[in-house]
Amino acid sequence: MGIQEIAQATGLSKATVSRALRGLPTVARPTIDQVRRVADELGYVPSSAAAGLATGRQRAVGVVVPVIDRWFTAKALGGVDAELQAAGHDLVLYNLGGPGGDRHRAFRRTMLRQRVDALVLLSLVLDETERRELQVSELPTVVIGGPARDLRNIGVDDHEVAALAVTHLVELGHRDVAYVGGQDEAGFSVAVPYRRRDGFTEAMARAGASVRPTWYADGRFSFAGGVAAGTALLDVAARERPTAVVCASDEMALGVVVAAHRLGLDVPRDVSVTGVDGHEYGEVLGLTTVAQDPEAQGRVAARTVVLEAQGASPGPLPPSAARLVVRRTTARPSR
Amino acid sequence: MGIQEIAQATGLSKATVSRALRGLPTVARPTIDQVRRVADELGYVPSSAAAGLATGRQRAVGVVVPVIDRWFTAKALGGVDAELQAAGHDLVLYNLGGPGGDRHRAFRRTMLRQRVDALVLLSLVLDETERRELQVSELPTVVIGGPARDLRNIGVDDHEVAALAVTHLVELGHRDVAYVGGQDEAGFSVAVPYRRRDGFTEAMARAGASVRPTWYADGRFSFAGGVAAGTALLDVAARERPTAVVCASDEMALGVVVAAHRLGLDVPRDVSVTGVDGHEYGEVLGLTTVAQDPEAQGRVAARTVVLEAQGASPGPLPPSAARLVVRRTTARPSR
DNA sequence: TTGAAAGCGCTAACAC
DNA sequence: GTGTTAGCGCTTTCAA
Repeated sequence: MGIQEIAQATGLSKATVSRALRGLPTVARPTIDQVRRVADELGYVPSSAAAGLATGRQRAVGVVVPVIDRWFTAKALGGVDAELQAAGHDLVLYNLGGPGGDRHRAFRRTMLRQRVDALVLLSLVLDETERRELQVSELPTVVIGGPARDLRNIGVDDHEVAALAVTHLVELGHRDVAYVGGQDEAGFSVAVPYRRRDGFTEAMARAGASVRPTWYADGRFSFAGGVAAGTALLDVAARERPTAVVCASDEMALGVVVAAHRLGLDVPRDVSVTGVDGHEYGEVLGLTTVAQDPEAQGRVAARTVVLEAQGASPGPLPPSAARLVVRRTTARPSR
Repeated sequence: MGIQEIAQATGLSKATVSRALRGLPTVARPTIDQVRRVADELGYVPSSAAAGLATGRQRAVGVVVPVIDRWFTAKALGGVDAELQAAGHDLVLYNLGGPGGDRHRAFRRTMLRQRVDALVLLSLVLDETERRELQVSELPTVVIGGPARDLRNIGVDDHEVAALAVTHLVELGHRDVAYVGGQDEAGFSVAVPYRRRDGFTEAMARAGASVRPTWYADGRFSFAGGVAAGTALLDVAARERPTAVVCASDEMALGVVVAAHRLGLDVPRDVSVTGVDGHEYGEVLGLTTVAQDPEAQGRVAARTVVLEAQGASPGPLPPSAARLVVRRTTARPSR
């Protein structure tokens, strides 16, 4: 059952068994082999609780997500998981969304119960209380996607992301460009949408093109929201219609494309559409987008916090790349 | 720092503090309040490792998923999480997919390290080794989606799911119906696709309609796969073309719809399409589908294993409902 | 290279 | 209602 039984079976001491199981170099090779064999025969299962109690390290990291069923969340989670697996750590998932959605609960220090050695936060916006709890916990923390004051952050440059799309469209000759962004209904960082919108506005200004106030639409970062926003933007007289729509996510962009089709408009002839992310659906449907790699971001975040939890102090995080992927939803404007 | 400090600060014993913190009824009300207040002031954080060691229960359940970025996975995970939150348990995520994807690793008893009190398995097919490890671990286990021998299972009746779609189409007058199913590339249960396909075949037979062997296509349970399968099925002379396509998932069905459009076919005039799931995209796009509720399945699974871990023996699991949702991708055949 | 012994922070009898 | 006393199963000095 425990290390004790193995000690008895082998005639060794608990201490040596413990060392052998962990493969410490101070143990004779044959001893290690013997211990491991016996452990296997006995069906030994180490107790993470006991090890955790003794060492103070749980070999687990917590991942806090605002919602679970979003493309970005799932991809980033995959990256974090891959890295944690490699490091031999477990992943404890804290989902703030969901019914009841008691956000604060997740951050109360009693909730963490010292179950994890570090934290990865997914594109969350933290309030004062949450920030304080994190501070107190003293857990190594990295935020993915969306800058958070006082916390290490990894993600694409959201200003640049929007600017890349605008530059592409302007080069094609577009001047009348609309924007679909908006707040995610469920707790995504406020920062991301705002920064992308600002990046859009500034890039447009740089190009000497003005944006009508009515050409900023709210797509709620969802497909359905994109359809609604697209319809609002495009269901107007041709001369009132933008020739291109920049969307802050692929899902919204796909919604805008659908809206265009429903209105009998051709994409990209009547209207160009761009997204952000690199969603698989967009690839199949030929959506021009500014692609990012949330999985890579997740991996970097996980690696960083694990190292930190082990006492290392990893240097500054590398910026995440975003690159324009031109496909079939953008073209020169027809007027 | 620990319970000890609180004991000192209050002049109580460790035992009483422990009881007060847990709100046991044997403690005087004022004592409870005092202890909690002091704990708060001291910034006390309970140690799950210590509690786990002492009680043998970790207040955590493991969720094993084959892949993380699938609609079903994310939804079910959300349901499991909601229930675990309510029960005050943590969720430890084990992802079998991902790079390296060392499936076995996840099941080796050493991996579980006694970190969880129970397991929820998401639509996995287990091999002999894995099954044995589970048996040995003696952890309460429930499998969601896809029957697994010797394990409690929750999910829709996959036979019925396909039959519902067929019945609907046959009632509309369809006789020439194709099927898009296939294996998920990444470890989904083999059982689900097979059972749905069999349900389809049997329902067709019951209706007195035969299915051409070439009308079974592999959509790999993905959107891109659906496009490919749809193209293969529909890019033929009109008389060789099925008048309807039953798909084993909404994502594949959406792919088939896209394929049809690309071939200049109108849905549902030229071809009817049905899916399975209840994906949000399908709702927006008017996809007729057999909807299921993975979130509810997740909740039931979580509740069941938690109860079992607490010593209760919950009765048999209620079957999960699947219901036909008729929208705009199905109609009478035009020939 | 191995052993003995002292905890890690909490819970659970068992007394009082 | 509260206190005392053993552990839970491991790791880690310190010796040998």
